[in-house]
Amino acid sequence: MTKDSSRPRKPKRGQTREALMAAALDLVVKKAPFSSLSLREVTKRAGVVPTAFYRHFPDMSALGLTLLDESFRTLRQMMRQVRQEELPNERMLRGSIETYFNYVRNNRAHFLFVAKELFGGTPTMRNAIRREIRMFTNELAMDMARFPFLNHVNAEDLQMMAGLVVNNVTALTQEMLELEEDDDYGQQQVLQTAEKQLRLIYFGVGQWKSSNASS
Amino acid sequence: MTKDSSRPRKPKRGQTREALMAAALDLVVKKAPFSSLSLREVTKRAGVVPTAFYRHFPDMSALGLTLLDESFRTLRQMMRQVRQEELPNERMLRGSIETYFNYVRNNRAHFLFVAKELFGGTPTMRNAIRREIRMFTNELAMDMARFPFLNHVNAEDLQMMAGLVVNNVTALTQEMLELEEDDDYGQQQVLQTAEKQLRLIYFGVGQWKSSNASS
DNA sequence: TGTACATCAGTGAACGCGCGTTCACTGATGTAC
DNA sequence: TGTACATCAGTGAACGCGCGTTCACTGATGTAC
Repeated sequence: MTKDSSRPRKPKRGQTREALMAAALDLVVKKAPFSSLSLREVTKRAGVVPTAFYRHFPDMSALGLTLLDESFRTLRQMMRQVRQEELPNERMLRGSIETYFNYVRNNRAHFLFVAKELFGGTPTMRNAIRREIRMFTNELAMDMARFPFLNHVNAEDLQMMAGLVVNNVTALTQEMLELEEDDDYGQQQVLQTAEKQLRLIYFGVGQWKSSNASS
Repeated sequence: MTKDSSRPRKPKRGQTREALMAAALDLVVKKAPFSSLSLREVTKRAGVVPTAFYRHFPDMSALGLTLLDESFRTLRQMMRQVRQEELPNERMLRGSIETYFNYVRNNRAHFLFVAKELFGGTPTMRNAIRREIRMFTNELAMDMARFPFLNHVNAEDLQMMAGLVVNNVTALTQEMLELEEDDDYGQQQVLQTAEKQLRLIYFGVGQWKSSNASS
């Protein structure tokens, strides 16, 4: 008892780093873009003196890049998992969309962080985010190349189609993030719109003829 | 001569207001989102003492809203003009796209300002921007309703289709803004992608069947 | 046209504040014997 | 297991700086007669 009750008193042992990251994310959700947060307000929210910050990060931008990495690491995992399931077809569209938007819901803070930095952040941050998005687009194009009914579409056009999907999903994600967390009706609306828009794209893809087939 | 040469010496006569707006826009292009600019750096760039600012705006957010208004006023004008021309069809797609992206090119600063505030700005700013975008979507949906071949599509689905177009054009605009101003090759690439993506959407629209037609 | 006065736009000093960063410190945790 | 020492994470005072905003000012422009 004596030991057990005295131990958790100051168990900081490396927890401050996580507290700083959580504090920053928290402030991004309820206040402002990461790039406009101050080191002092992050440490204050983390319950630590400003100078303690330097024990964990050289400066705020290092914290930002760490958060970015964290945000995309789990997203990539989810994507990889989804891709390993069966080949998508129109029927499983709804399922994929639901999976994705549920993930957005459950990782709201990270997505808000990324969305706000996509334009407002430092060039380093913006480039890192765009690189990730481009990677998703490439992977989607590669997946599409495996569909028999897209055999006649050349690589450039596959890229274009994947871009269309990613652009639209990105926009819808941002729309989703603008809604209140408990606005279930609004979220359902976005979801239904997403399904219809992707189905429409699917129809368009079916009609597409590349001018110079290369694959 | 004496009069003419002495007059322009200090012709400030209401020009400071414009200088402040230009300075802010300038800083947004080459530095940071508007929301992170300071009053002092804007006045410095405008060549005026910080206190002079208050002769023209109560605070920075008033300047921001004025810039926002200015940005959309001319954009709305252009849109209205484009809409008054003949009914679009697939052939004139390329023309519309070129007109639009030329406009983006010629108003780079305003678009950058808007793009950076779309997520990073204050709630007031964000809502104002989203309202404008929603308005464009509505107008596009109304235009589409006039196409004979879309008679069987209900109002909700027209909205969905217009949303798809606007989402994608928005994303491409942002992509365009990320490019260097003199990167002609990159800009051509975006333009070509845009044309293909919109054509693909056009194909999809042609295939679409609303489940419950209402118009 | 000329003079007297009011209005307006820009000035410059001053304020208190939160900022990032430095430094020497303290006390708790981990390691060697 | 107990003691001595090194390492590490958090502290608190202090710094110089740019910030937004106030105030009384000045001198140029516009207006009335």
